[in-house]
Amino acid sequence: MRNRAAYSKLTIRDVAAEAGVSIATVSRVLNGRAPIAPETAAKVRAAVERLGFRANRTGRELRAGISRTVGVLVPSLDNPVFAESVTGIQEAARDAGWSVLIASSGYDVERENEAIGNLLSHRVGGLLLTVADADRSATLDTLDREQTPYVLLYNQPDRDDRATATIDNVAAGRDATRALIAAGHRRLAMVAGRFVASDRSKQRHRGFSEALAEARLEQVALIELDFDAVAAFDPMIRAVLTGPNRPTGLFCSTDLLALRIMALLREAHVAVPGEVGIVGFDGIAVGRLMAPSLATIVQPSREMGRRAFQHLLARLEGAAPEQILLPYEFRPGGSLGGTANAPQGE
Amino acid sequence: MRNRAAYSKLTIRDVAAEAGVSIATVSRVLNGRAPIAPETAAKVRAAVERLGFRANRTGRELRAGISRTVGVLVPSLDNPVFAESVTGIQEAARDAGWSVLIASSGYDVERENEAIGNLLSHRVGGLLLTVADADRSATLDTLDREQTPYVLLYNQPDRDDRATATIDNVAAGRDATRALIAAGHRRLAMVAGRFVASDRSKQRHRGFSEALAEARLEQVALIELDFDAVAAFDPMIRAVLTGPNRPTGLFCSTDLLALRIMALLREAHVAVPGEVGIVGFDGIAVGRLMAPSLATIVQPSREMGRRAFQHLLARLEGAAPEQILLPYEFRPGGSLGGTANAPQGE
DNA sequence: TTGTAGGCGTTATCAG
DNA sequence: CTGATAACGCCTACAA
Repeated sequence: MRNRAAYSKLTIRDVAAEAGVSIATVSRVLNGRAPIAPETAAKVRAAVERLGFRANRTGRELRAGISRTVGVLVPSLDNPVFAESVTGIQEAARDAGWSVLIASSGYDVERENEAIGNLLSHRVGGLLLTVADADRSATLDTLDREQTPYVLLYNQPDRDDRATATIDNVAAGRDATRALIAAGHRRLAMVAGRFVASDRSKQRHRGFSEALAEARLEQVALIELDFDAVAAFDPMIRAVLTGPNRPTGLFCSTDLLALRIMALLREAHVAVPGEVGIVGFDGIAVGRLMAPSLATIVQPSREMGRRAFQHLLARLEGAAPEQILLPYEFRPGGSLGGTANAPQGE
Repeated sequence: MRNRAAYSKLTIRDVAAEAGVSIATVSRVLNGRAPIAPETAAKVRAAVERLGFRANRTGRELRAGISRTVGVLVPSLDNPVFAESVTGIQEAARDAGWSVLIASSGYDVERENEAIGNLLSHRVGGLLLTVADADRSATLDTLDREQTPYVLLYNQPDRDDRATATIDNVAAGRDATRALIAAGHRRLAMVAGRFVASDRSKQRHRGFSEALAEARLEQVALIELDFDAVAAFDPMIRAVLTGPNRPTGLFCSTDLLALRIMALLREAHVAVPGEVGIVGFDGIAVGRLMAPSLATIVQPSREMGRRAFQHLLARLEGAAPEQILLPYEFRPGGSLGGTANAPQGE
C-alpha cells in the first residue's frame, strides 16, 4: 500500500493498487455500469473507503468531452430575485448530481459576453442565463449557431426559438398597473430599470402602457434608472413627484427599485400610500416585511430556476427549445393605497 | 482547413492546422510564456480569432493538476448577507482570472459535508466556506489533514490555525447590546439563529451576555430559531413579548431575523420602537429601507469576500493561515428606540 | 524559435 | 467478468 496521499491527489490508480485490481475495474465499480463480481466490487469499495477517494471530475470530463456542471449567469446576486432563482437552480442541479458555476454581469453587456465566454471555456454542459436583451445578443447568436444548449431565465424574447423559463412580463405589467388604477389612481408614472440593461423592464413598461390605454389615461412620467445608482436620481424623482401634474400612482419595474423609491419618498415626506401608491415587481421576500407591505407581482423565481435547469437537461437529450411561461401572482399590499380590489394574476 | 466545428469543440489542434504550426506553438502563444517569433504569434492569433477558439480549461486543469476555480459554500443565497459576500468573491475572482463554483448547505451539516466533497471532486484550487461550526467540523479536520487550502467567511473559530475573514462577533454582539442599553432598555432578550447551525449566532449571544453582565442586567429570554421557519415560532415569541417580565429590547442575531420579527410584532400590534426596541446584525441593504430603519451591526460582506479570496491566493503561494479581522460598524436606526447615543464600532 | 512526444485521471473499447 | 490500452485537450521537457 502506497503512502496515503492527500485526498485531492488520489487517483483510481491508487485505489486499484490498494484493492489489487486494475484501474478499469475500479472505474467500473465507481460508475456501476458494467457487470462486476460482487466480491470484487466489495474489495474496491473498501479500498475507496479506506483511502477516502473521490473521483476526479476533471479527468472524467476531459474524457467525456462534457461536464455535469451548469454555467449560470445573473445580472447581480445582490438582487434577491436572482439569488432566489439561483437557489432553485442549485436545488435541481443537486438532485441531478450537477454542479453550478456562477458569474454575474452587473447588467453590463460586455461583462455578460466575457462571463459567458469564461463559462464556456469550462466546457460546461449547458448555460442558464439572464441577459440584458435576449432578442439582440451577439453572444446568444453565437450560442445558437454553435448549438450550445442554454435556457434563459426572466428574459422573454419575442422570437420563439430561444429556450426560456419566465413569466409573461407584459401581462404582469398590465396587471400591476390595473391594480393601481383599480385602487383609484389616475395619474400614473413608472420607475424602470434601464431598458438597455433589461428587456424585462421594457416589457413591463409595455404592459404599463397597455393598461393606461385601456383606461384612457396618459403616462405622467417614465423614469429610467440604472440598477445600481438610485440615490443619484433623487432630484429627478423629487421633481417628478412634486411637479404640476404629479403622479399619485407609481409602478416600479423591480421590488428593489420600489423599496428604494419608498425610502426616498419617506425622506422627502411624501406619504406612501397616502400621497402615492406603489406597486413593485418580483415578489422578493423582504417586500412582505415592509410597512406598508409592498404590493407586487410575484414571480416564482425558485421554481423558475428549477424548471430552467430541468429544461436544460431535456435540451441536452435533444428536446426542442421551449418557452416555459410560469404563472405569476399579484400580491396586494399596503403600498398600493386607494380602495383597491386586487385583480387575480393568471 | 477543417470544417468549422462548434466553438465548444475546437481544440488547439484545429488552431494549429489553421495557422500551419504545431500545437505546441499554439499553446505557447496562448500562454505567452516562451519566446515566439512575432509573425508566428500573429498567425496563431489570427487563426484563433478566425475560428473563435477558446482554450479548454478542462484539459489545462488536468494537465496542471489544479484549477483556477474556487469552490464556494454558503449557508443560503437567500440571505442577502451571504449573497453579498459571494459578490465580493466574484469580483476578486474575476480580477484574478478565476471562476466560481458555488454550493449551498441550507445550514445543514450533512449537506455541508456533501457539498464540500463535491467541490473537491472538481479539484478546485481552493475553498471559501461558511460552515455551521468552524471549531468542530469533521470536514474541516479532513481539509486540514490533507492540506487543502481554504478560508472561512463569517466563521470565527476559537482555534487560530484556521484561515478566516470575519469580524469580531463577540465584540459586535456586545456593541449591539450596549446600544440597546444606552437607549434606555433594561429588559433585554435575544432572538438567535440556532446555535448548532451557526457558531456566529452563539458568539453574538456571548457578546449579548457580556454586555448584560457589564450593566448588571439579567437576560429576559433567549429564543433560538431555525433560519428558515420563523412563522412557526410566532406563538412562542408572542408569549415572550407579552409575558410578565416582557422585554423592551430585542437583539436579533441576523437582520433577516430582525425584519421577520418586526413584521411579526407589527401583526401583533406591538409597536417598534415604541414598545420594543430592536437591533439586528449583518447590515443587509434592505434594512436601511425599512420604516423604521433597522439599527444593526454592519459587516463588510463584500470586502470580506474579496479579502477571503485574496488570502486564499496567498495561501496557495504558501502563506500561513491568517485570521483576518475586519472592522464592523454600528449603524443606528429608528428601530432602536429610546434616547440612544450610538456607540462607535471598532 | 519550433516540433515531437509523454502524461495528467478518467472512461470505453477490445481482448482474454 | 477483468485487464491492458487508447484516447480526451492541454502543457512542457527534450530535441532539433
